[in-house]
Amino acid sequence: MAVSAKISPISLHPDLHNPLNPKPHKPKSLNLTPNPLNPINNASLPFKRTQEIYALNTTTNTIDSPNLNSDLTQLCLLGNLKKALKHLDFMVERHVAVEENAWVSLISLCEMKRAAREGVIVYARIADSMRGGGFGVQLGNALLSMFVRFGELDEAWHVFGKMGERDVFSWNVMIGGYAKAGFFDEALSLYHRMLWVGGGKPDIYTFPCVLRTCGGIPDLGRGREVHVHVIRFGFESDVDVTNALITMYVKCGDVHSARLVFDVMPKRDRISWNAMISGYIENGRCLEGLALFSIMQSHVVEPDLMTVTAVVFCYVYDFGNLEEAEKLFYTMDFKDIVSWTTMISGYYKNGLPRKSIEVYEQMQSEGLLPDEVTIAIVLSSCARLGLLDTGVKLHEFANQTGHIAYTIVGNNLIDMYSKCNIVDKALEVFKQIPEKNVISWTSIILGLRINNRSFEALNFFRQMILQLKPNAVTLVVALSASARIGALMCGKEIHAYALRSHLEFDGVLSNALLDMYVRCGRLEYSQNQFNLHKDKDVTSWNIFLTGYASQGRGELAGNVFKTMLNEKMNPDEVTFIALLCACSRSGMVDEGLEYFNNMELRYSISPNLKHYACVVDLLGRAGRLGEAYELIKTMPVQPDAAVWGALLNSCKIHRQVELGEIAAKCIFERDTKSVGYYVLLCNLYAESGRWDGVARVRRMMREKGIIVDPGCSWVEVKGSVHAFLSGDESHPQMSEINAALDGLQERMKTIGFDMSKNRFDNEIESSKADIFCGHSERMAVAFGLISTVPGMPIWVSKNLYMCRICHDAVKYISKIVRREITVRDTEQFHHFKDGICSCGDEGYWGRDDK
DNA sequence: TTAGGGTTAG
Repeated sequence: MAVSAKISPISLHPDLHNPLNPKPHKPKSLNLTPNPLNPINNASLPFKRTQEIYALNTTTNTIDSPNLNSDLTQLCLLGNLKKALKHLDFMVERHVAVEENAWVSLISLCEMKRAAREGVIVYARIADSMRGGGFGVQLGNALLSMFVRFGELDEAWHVFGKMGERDVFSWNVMIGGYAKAGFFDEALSLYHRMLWVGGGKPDIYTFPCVLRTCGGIPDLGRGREVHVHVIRFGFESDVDVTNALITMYVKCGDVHSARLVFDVMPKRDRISWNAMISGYIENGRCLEGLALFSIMQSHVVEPDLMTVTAVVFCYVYDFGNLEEAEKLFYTMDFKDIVSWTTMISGYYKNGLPRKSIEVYEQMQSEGLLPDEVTIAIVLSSCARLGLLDTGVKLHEFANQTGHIAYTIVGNNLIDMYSKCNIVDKALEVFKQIPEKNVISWTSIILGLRINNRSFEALNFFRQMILQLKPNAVTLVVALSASARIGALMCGKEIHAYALRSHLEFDGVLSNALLDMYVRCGRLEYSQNQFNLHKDKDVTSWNIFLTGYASQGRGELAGNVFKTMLNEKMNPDEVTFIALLCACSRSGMVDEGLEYFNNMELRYSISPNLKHYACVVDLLGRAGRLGEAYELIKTMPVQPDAAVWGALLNSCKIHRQVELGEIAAKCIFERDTKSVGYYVLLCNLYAESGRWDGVARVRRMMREKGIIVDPGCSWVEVKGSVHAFLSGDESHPQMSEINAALDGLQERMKTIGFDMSKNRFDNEIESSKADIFCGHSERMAVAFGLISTVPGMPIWVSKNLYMCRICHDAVKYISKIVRREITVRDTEQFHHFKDGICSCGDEGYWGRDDK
């Protein structure tokens, strides 16, 4: 038979939707309805029979089975669940058999009152009384309907399996239940089973349920098949069925077919218009949606909330026309939570988070409470603005109302706390999310990463992949954490993972990979990734250029820039920052100035503060401090702290205390919070032997509560990252590390270098000078040396600037152990080989004329 | 029992 070929074997297995089966497309919604069991006042009951029932049964103990059953039904009809349950207890205690129709009334009442707990209790009673027998159609259907409404698909499935007989209602409820919970494939299987095995004939209620599954997957092919069924069973003129058909086509992206159905409908209701209009809008065909909207109005069909919300959405998202959206929004007489949220989210998405918070406050002042979606979006606005107060208030509200249980709320709390730099609070929220999804994990990994806790971020990433599949966004975030601490092996593993799992490589992921290789200092890998990068954008070129800049390879950067122009890629502001930076690190002053002068002339990019800071750096490093200072004084925009900071750094290199003090004064007029400038000034004084100055800056920092992060270095050995925090000796191999350092120190002394005292007359002074270094890289280098075979290069990253003593020490170590050692500090890469560093010492440290 | 809007991370 032709049809039999189409039937796939479907077993009615109770684990139809267990976790081994495909995940639901949509999470079960939480039942946040308050306990509906409010005691109903007796006085409000329309007749006295209730009291009589109790009077009769409790005092006389008469067993009157038919009457007791009809009393139970009566109580249910009255809607008095509490009394009905009490009455049920009474019957059960006396072993009075409860009739099926009484059970049906009781179950229907539980469903109506949304009394899930009570429903389960009654079901247990029913199961007891059935003693393993099957349910009749009436009772079975009532149970199915109740369990489906409460989202208890397991229980519904169990009941469905125990029904001796089923009618079309039973099938409809099950199909609808699975579809609503997002188990689309299961719902479709049930529909087919109903047709071919269950012998059921679909009715007008069946098709909306089934079509919802095709739209939900979405699966246009199967949707079309169901359309054929609609015609074959003769329901093509039913307005509800046809509306469902329109929705199905719209969700499957086939707006054309939706319109064909819409056009031939014999009768249209408001839902038909809404489905079609929002169908256009959902599919990005806003003009057609708006056109139909005006036709709708000419047909004297009053648009309702749904229509207007869709049109507002269209203005906000597709045209970015917030004014028009606003106009329409404020003409709505009645606004519900969804329409408010559309507007709030519209402002957020269009880069106006402050406005979105204002609208949210307006909504509150009109007495509406936010739901989980509103909370989530307002939290995103708080995150973007760093509005901790509002965020915390929302957190408290979510705790009180139970909305905290929604994953989306937890996820946005993580993001909000992270972006307000309270990452410990974010961790707390993360732990409490009952169902963590990819976004929960990605958000916490990102939170740790942006709060300089990349090492922990990577640990979270490792934990995550044991239980959940990361997506491209997760990988981008994890790669950025790897890049941050120079964890090349880890980054490569992520790269391999991305290839293995056939993840879609978008431009952002490819750029993140490139950035990781660049920041890990491996130019050969970077080059390779750059060549393989399919859709390079200006960011890709900029990352690549920055790589050469951080390696002090100005000429190579210049070549890349030429290639970029040859390939018709337009440079942007960042391109010139990278170029200027590369020139200044390589002492290419003239080339740098030429780029700077040509920026506006040839590429119509006007220099911003960052470009000026680069040029000050370019001149200053080269010792042309006077010119640098002159440029600051004559530049057309007001210099900011970073521009003066570049001058201060140059003053430190060339030990120009006076000019440095001028720069510092200007910096602290503009920025008193950034740690870096204090460190620079302190180092300037220390390098110049001005210990009074060092003490003064230290005092300033103490008074302002400025704390320098403890020094931390990372080294990767056999694929694992080891972190060394300065002053922390908790590493399990610490004694071996110290022994190695002692050994090296001895050998260095024989060639005239003392790691602890170099350059300074006494130890106290030397410790003042390098107080902001932490020397953590020494531990990391020593650990690298003892954990790898001789000859292997060592790669270390650190979070602070390397001090001169460490720099000298590593130079000597590279000579003694004959290894290439690379240290990446906050500024650049230092490749040490045979006692020489690639940074050329002078540009970085100034001449050692002491 | 049936349709329908707003959803977070790079």
